[in-house]
Amino acid sequence: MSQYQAVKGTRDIFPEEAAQWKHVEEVVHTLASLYGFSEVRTPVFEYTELFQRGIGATTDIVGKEMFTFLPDPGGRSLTLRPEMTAGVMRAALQRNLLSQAPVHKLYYISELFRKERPQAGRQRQFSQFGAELLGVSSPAAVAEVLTFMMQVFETLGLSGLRLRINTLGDLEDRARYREALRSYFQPYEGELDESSKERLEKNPLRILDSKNPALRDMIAGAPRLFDFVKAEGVREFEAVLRFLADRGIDYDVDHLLVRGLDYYCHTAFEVQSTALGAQDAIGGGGRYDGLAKELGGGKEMPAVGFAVGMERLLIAMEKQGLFATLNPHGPLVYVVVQQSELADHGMQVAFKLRRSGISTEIDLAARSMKAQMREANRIRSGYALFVGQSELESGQYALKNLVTSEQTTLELQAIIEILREPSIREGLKA
RNA sequence: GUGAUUGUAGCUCAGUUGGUUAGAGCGCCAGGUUGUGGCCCUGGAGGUCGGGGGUUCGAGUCCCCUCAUUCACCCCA
Repeated sequence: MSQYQAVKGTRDIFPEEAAQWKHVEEVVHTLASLYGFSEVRTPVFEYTELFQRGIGATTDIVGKEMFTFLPDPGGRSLTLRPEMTAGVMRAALQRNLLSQAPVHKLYYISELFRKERPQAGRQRQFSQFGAELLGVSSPAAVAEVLTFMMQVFETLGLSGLRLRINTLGDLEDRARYREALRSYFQPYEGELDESSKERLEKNPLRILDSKNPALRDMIAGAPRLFDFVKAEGVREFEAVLRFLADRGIDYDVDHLLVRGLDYYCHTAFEVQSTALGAQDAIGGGGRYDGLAKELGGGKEMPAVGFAVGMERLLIAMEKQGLFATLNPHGPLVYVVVQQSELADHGMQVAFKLRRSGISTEIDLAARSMKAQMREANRIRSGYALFVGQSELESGQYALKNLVTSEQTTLELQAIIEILREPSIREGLKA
């Protein structure tokens, strides 16, 4: 084993797996343009304060999971982005996007960093694709974003998904609810577990998230956030649900769903996959109308977004056998050179084929013909083209179909004509 | 951060109560005559048994430390 290994919580992706990533990324790009979302790319690191203000200083992400560093002594603290929304919002505010047009629909596929203990579906460097719709957060906008996300899953063929959705009300609703929750749990304080006790102080809403079965009954009896949401908020939430129903998107309203990031308000949602282990949240999102103001944007900017964990998506797809048909084919032609003196001529032939748009491979290690043929077979080349003394003299090359074993002898130009036929690949499926 | 788990060739794994030059399958490489693969046959390369320390006449096998993996808690995508 080598002296160096990949850093804890990071991993290498080799060609076979890279093909799976590419497949998923292509679907995301295609559907994004179908839905009118444009790609944004923002820097991998930002000033630390951006995340402290945006995500919330008391959240776990900011509190203990960020990779933070000082670029130089006395400089401003920087942090590797642990999520995308804050950075995208910062970019939008900096560019004053909304003065160019009232609505912006952005999407991304990006790497994020969180200093957590690695686990299945949880790494320290991971990727998300997601969308941010800026300028409106109406029920229609929420539905737009959700529909895009769900169609990606559908197009990829993913099953066993559950969409949970809830409304968190506005800041005021939640403030009142927080107090109600506190006074509900206060008498039980002795029965709460350590982390829940801490949450009682900092963020009582998160007690509702607890997986601790001992607390289940206590949580079930707690007041519901939904009952604190003002009539207008309820009406909007119902409108969102109607949009989903109209599109045939199944959902479960879950009044216990609260999200861990401070900026969410009103509609919040999460998608779970039954194909995953403990880390079963494959995507999530919601409205974050207050984020712009929090970041010093002056006024509120209505916004909705979601993020989907790429690694988790890939794991779920793999478990469901959705990559089985993903068979990358080899080159169309493998140029087999008889002897090393002909290597230059072989390269010349390969070059011509490639210039003609024909994917071509050739041995670069001066190996025996047998080895070259094995190689051609191993990488599933469609044809072998022989370059030998007789070819050099006659200008007629032997072309062998490696599937049917048929072999013909033709001039190079004729071979190029044949191989350029788009249907040539189909004939190899035998 | 807490708990448990695993760590032997490129990959998947065997290695009995500690005992001679550490094994298999797959993969890789080379041959099986003279310019041709896939099957088959033969041969070969490749491991300081995660790292460090200790116990012992002797450790891949026991003990300690360390690093990493995996799973769960936690958190989230």
